[in-house]
Amino acid sequence: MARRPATKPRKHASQQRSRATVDALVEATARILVREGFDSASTNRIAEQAGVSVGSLYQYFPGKEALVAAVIARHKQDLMRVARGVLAEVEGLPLKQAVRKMVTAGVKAHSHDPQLHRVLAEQMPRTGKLGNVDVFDPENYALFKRYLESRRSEIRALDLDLAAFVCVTSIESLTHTAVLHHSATFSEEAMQALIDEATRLIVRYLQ
Amino acid sequence: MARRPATKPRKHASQQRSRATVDALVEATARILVREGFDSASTNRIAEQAGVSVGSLYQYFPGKEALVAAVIARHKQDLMRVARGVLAEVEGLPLKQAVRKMVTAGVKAHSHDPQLHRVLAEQMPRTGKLGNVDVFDPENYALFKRYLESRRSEIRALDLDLAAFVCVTSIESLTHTAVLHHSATFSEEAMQALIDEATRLIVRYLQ
DNA sequence: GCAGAATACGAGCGATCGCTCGTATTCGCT
DNA sequence: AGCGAATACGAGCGATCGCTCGTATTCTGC
Repeated sequence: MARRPATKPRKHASQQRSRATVDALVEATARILVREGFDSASTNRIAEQAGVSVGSLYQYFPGKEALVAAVIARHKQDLMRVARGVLAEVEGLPLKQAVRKMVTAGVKAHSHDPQLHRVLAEQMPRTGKLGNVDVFDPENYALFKRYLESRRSEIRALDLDLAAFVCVTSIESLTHTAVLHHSATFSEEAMQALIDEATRLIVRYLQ
Repeated sequence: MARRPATKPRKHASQQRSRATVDALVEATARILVREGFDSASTNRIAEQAGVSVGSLYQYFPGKEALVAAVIARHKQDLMRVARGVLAEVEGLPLKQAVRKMVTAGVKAHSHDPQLHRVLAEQMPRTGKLGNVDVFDPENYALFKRYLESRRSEIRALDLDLAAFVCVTSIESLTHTAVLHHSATFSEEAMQALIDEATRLIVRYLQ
């Protein structure tokens, strides 16, 4: 069990040059996932695309999984920023307006880098414990539940955890499916119609 | 462009012995997908598990993709059988009872071989044109739309295509997520509560 | 019973993958 | 300017993968 002398710095980067390397690697991974698919995303290919050597890649990432995990984390942060934003913006608003804004935000979130979103949602082998991508972040349920609590007077009596699950899952799947699987079938106005319907779905359910 | 003499029988099996081989291969693929994950499903591994040689495998399947596609097709047929069954059973029933049966069927469908369903839904790289698994079969929309048409007097005036999309997508995602991601959190009675909520969601939306 | 077609076999090929490690370069610091 | 640490490099190892092909076995029809 001899300590490694000075080896295995394989984690944090101190100089700014290495920060750039790390960023380039994550960005390259995302680009390749989008443009060439998961199967083509080999470590050699990623390093090449990033303009970096494989060796450098392995100085900062223990393996391919870690690269992909970094991309996922970055994308997830983007989505959660949107979610937190709309929930804050909606605070104090009556049910109908609030739900409409949330649904619209759902569409917007899925329209932001939809290609990457699609790859992450559809092509990711969730193998090896680390990979539970779930766009359904628990935080989403919590945020929505908090809003429901603040509007208890407007909704019928029900289990808020269950209600949050039903609403968040429905909104997410409707917007996800519409944007990613039927973007051809849904024109701009058709998308508005969908937003209307989704809003009605949720509001009438809660009342 | 010389015609192949007698080569490339790589398709149909005539003798019953070869039928057995094909079945064993598909079954083995499903088992390995479930028990060892997509990444471990190599052609050699599949052939071994099926008690068959790789050579035989390639006599009937052009490649790994085809094996997986066969598994998907089989599973899809199972699910569609359930869907057609419940839609027939529900014909003529009033809205509330019908929707409840459909939701219940959704739960049941996802509970049938849930491990395989999970692998197919989550681990499948939808690469190479052939792989669009989509549990959302267009037929599902059509079946549901047909029911709605037969019950037009009970529902408000709306675009039935859009309504079918909203309902089918919601029911599917709710049951899918509940069974596959929260089976721990949803006890038997909690699942009943979920069915109640989902039913209410859809019925109130349509009325 | 036998010929030929159908089926099954499995060693091993070429390609590719994830990853290592010895070496070269650049940075931070005095 | 000069030194050690940090960073970057990339040829290439070992493992594995999908798949082929020459051969062995089994079935079918006469």
